[in-house]
Amino acid sequence: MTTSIRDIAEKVGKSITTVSRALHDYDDVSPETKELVRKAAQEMGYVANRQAQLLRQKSTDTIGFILPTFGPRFSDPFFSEFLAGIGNKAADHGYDLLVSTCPPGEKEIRTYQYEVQSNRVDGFIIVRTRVDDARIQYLNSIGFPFVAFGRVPGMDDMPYVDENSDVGMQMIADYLVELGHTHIGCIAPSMEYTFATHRMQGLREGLRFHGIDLREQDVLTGDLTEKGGYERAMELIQRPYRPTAIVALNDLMAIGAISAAQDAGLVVGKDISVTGFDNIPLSTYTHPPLTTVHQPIFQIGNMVCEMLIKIVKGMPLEEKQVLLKPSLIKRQSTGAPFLVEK
Amino acid sequence: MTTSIRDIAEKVGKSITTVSRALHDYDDVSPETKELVRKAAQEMGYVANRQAQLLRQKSTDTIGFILPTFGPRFSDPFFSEFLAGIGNKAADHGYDLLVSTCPPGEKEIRTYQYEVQSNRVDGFIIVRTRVDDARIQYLNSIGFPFVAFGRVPGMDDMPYVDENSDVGMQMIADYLVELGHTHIGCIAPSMEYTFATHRMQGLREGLRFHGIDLREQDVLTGDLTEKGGYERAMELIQRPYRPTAIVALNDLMAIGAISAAQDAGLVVGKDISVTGFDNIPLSTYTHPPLTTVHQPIFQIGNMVCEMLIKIVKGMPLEEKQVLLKPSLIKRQSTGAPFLVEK
DNA sequence: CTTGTAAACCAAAACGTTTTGGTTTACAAT
DNA sequence: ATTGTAAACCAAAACGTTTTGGTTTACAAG
Repeated sequence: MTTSIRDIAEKVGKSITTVSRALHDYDDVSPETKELVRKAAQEMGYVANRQAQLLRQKSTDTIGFILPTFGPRFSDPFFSEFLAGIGNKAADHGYDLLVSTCPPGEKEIRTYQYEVQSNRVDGFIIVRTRVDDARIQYLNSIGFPFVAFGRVPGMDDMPYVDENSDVGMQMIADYLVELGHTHIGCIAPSMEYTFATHRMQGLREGLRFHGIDLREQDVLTGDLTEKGGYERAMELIQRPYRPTAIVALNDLMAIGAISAAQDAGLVVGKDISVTGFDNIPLSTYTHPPLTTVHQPIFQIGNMVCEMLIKIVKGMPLEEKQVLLKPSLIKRQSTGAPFLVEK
Repeated sequence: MTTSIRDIAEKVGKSITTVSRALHDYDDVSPETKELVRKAAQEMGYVANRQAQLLRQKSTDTIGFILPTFGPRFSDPFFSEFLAGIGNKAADHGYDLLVSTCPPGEKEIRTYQYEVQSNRVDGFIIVRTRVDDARIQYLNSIGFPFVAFGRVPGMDDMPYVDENSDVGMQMIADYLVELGHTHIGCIAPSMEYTFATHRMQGLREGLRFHGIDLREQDVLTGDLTEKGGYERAMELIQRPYRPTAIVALNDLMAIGAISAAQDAGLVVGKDISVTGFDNIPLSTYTHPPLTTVHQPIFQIGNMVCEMLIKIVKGMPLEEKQVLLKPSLIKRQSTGAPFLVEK
């Protein structure tokens, strides 16, 4: 049996109230009693029963994170790194992290509702925001605390952290144009993800600034995995006039694209350039190493979690919206185009 | 305000007891009343308060998973895929998943103790078991439910799922010898991990069967990351008599090794062979694709979680120990050794 | 000797459930 | 008219805390 506050009370010969107040360092308990209670608690290995505590004071000291993931085989380093970022910070503040998985779609809102109504969490962390994001609309409508990784158009005063990926993609565009590329193919995820719209817009504007128009037919839709990147890249490569550079909107798809190019007998960084986005640890170890835009996912997890905890504690937030500056990481997957196409 | 069981009771004009029993489908409530209560609950958006429920019935319907991870930048796909495996299965059974992070070492046991004593979880999932695993010793000593991914020497009747990686590595050994390799370098993690001991033993025995002894100096210790793999591989490669094959004990290190070999100007799969272990999704998309041993991490997550839930529910377990058969995945990172060394 | 005040303590209520150990009602069997 | 039985219901206790609204004691001030 675990020891309860009542056991301590009995042992030290004080009331339950006094023990509780002693443990919480109230000042209507004498220093001697406090000491006595603390020692007894220590000795008896007392740890407060979480359920009872939480039932009484209406908070849960738990933050919720619902992974928007489908099916098995999700191994996007994006998620694990972000999760570690949240988890560490939560632990620092004595908060628990309740993780569920639920694919985007119908059931999603019900999952959120359920966790809210059964009083399981104090707030949510939302990731991979979408245009018209039902999760955010729901949480907003009931006034439930949350912080998002990613912006949402039209929801400009919700709390979020995001990287200014518009600018990030402009840097990619600048760099590719500087290298001499004019015919660029692009592999993007579904445009329902807001990060995709920003990155595409950045790319488009960046290219247009140099007088280059990205044609619709040169933009293909992938599913953010290596597999998706491979398949779409292969399509681009096998066209009669293939692009000299492939811009993937995340690193995983870029890795697939590199693989596709190599299977097609091309030398990446010479015959064709490939860029990614995220700068996952792996991107240093691809062959050739990947040119990409850095995004500090772990730290973003930290920040998002920290903000959420402040919100649920009712503490003031210095900045409700944070937009990080991206930086371009130039590696060897990009080079001047090989202008042998007739 | 959220609606409580009391609100329903008032509305339908029955007692709290009856409402509770109606919702739980007890048979001392008339069908009409049940229907009435259910409809009212539905209408009023009633969801049971978890804390109250759990305080009363002593279980938590939550399983604990403490990621044994150090520092930031952990993005081992191993963890995210395993986590997804656990998470999905837990959700299927209406269980929550409580995730924490804590680096291996001193503090670890305290983290477990804390979660146990504060009544936060019904059982734990343990991953990356170690020789003399303090976590397992602790949980065993207090009789707290857990299931491990990985065996522990001397704890033969604890519940676990593992892949028979001894055999997996023998297959690697067989294959490399068959290709003609005799001088093999190896990058292994610390031998405190039980999976490392099994894999090494498998490799050693596999080679010895063919009359080849793995020399101590050819076994280097890496930290399971791409970086570790890169550095150790570089060491092996720069030796006067470099091995013709590098056996890494996981895919991530193998990817680092491939990168190192390429930076040293070698053609992987020709000048040098590299093998991994795990068959992470990425291993298809390395260049060249990686020869490795398949390990169904997602499914193992599923199984481990299912077993744990059965245990905490007191249901019988068909198999308390599960040892999966590995399978060798031959890809292009391995080939016959280039016998130009004088 | 009263009154006031501060220090130390505590009984009981409250949180929202589930469960225990009943009671009430209706009706059939004796 | 009593007894038995089954169906439907429910009051109160219990889970382990925190908090409310006190009380008791000691001692100083008037």
